[in-house]
Amino acid sequence: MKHIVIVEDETLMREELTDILRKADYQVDEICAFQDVTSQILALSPDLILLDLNLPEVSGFQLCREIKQRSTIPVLVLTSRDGLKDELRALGLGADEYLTKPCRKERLLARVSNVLKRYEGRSHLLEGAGYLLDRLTYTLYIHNHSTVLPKNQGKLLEMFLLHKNEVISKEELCLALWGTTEFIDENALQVNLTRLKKTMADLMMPQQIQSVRGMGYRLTAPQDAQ
Amino acid sequence: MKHIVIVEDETLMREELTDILRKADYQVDEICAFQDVTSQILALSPDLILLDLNLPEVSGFQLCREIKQRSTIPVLVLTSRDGLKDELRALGLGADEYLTKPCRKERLLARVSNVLKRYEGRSHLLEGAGYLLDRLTYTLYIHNHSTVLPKNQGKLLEMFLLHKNEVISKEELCLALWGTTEFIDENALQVNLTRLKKTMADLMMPQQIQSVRGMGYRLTAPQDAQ
DNA sequence: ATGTAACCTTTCATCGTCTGTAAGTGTTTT
DNA sequence: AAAACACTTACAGACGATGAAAGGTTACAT
Repeated sequence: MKHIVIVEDETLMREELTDILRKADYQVDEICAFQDVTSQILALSPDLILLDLNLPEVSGFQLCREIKQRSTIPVLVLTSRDGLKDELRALGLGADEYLTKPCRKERLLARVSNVLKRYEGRSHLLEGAGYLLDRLTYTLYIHNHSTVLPKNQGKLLEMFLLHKNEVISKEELCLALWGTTEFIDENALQVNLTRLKKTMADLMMPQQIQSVRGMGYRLTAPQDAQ
Repeated sequence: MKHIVIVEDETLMREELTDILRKADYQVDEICAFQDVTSQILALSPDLILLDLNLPEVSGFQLCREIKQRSTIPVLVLTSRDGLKDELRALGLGADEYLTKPCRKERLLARVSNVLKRYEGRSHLLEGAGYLLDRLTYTLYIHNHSTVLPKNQGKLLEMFLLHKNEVISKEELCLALWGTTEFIDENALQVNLTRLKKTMADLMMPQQIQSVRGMGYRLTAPQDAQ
């Protein structure tokens, strides 16, 4: 059963949407507190987000951008603003669909299921700066190309993408690679890191893995334009 | 430069669309003869298809279904029919986007680039019955899972997907596997076919590879519902 | 400047997976 | 029943990924 989160401040509208979607057999959660919405959403990790643009406290556009930067969850923007400018802006920020209220039930459901179908099978994809990583096979998609990373390099990159901008200790990385904290082989880790860096350089990916002396390693995400 | 094919019978409208898209730096081709449109399109293998629903001789819906069955090229339906029913039907048939005429230039361009972005990096994907195959890495996507096929099994499945429902001779398969017609090793081919079948069975893919005695092999595509 | 600890790189042997060979078993057709 | 074709399984060689080892480089304190 697919899981949808609704971000909408008008209670009436929100309840109607929830009702429609529940009847269509979706699991629905509502966001009612509008601080730190993105974190709330990520914690729920739904299959789709229904986003209103007119929110108190936060800009819907800003929210859309944040969500897209921190996840690959599809966003369907549903708003009463029917200006072309808003539509273009939302799409430019990475929104997957733009519908104007009022909106027929059938159209909404069709678009929702359309967006969900698009993302089918992409749930194992992690997003990096201009590339995607399949967590199951460690297939890396970049530009118009794809390669399969060796298991260890894949696991390392996976760890980095799951903790963008955080420092990850060697212990954690070893745990991810070999499933144990005992007998940690710092050298083997080092070799695998070197290999990952070389692979990324060969693929012309922006070199982003930094060592933080005495602490561990960090993947720094460059702010993308747009 | 992205390549777009326009399927539209009204000359004036067609030329206007072509003009808009060319100015936006797309390579554009027009379909003017409405027999065997799908084959014409496949021969051009564009990055996107702009499809009008009101065509002489052929039903736009039928066309949309055909294209989607025989390729993974995205389809943007652009039509003067503004009924909800048509929209739902088109989306149900796999259309990626539905816009009604008249349509502002900016909206059209935004949606076109939106659809193209969605498909970015998917150009190497071949579609099978309920699964996708990445031609570069031989990563197989099925249900909510993915695996990397060994090279030979990947090449074989690739050949079958490129020639659905056709009988492929052993010579052709050997050529695809080893790049030569000399010293054809029918046994090695046989072993690799067995392995592919076993892999597909393990993944619960519908078993579809049939041998045609004395001729070769064939992948039979089951008609999907919908 | 110098020493030390932390970090990085390269080379090489080992291991596991993919592959073709070979031998043997089924199945269809005449 | 025999021949031709199709399929399966076991095994050994080849190849790529991995970790051990040794040596080089960088950062920091004194």
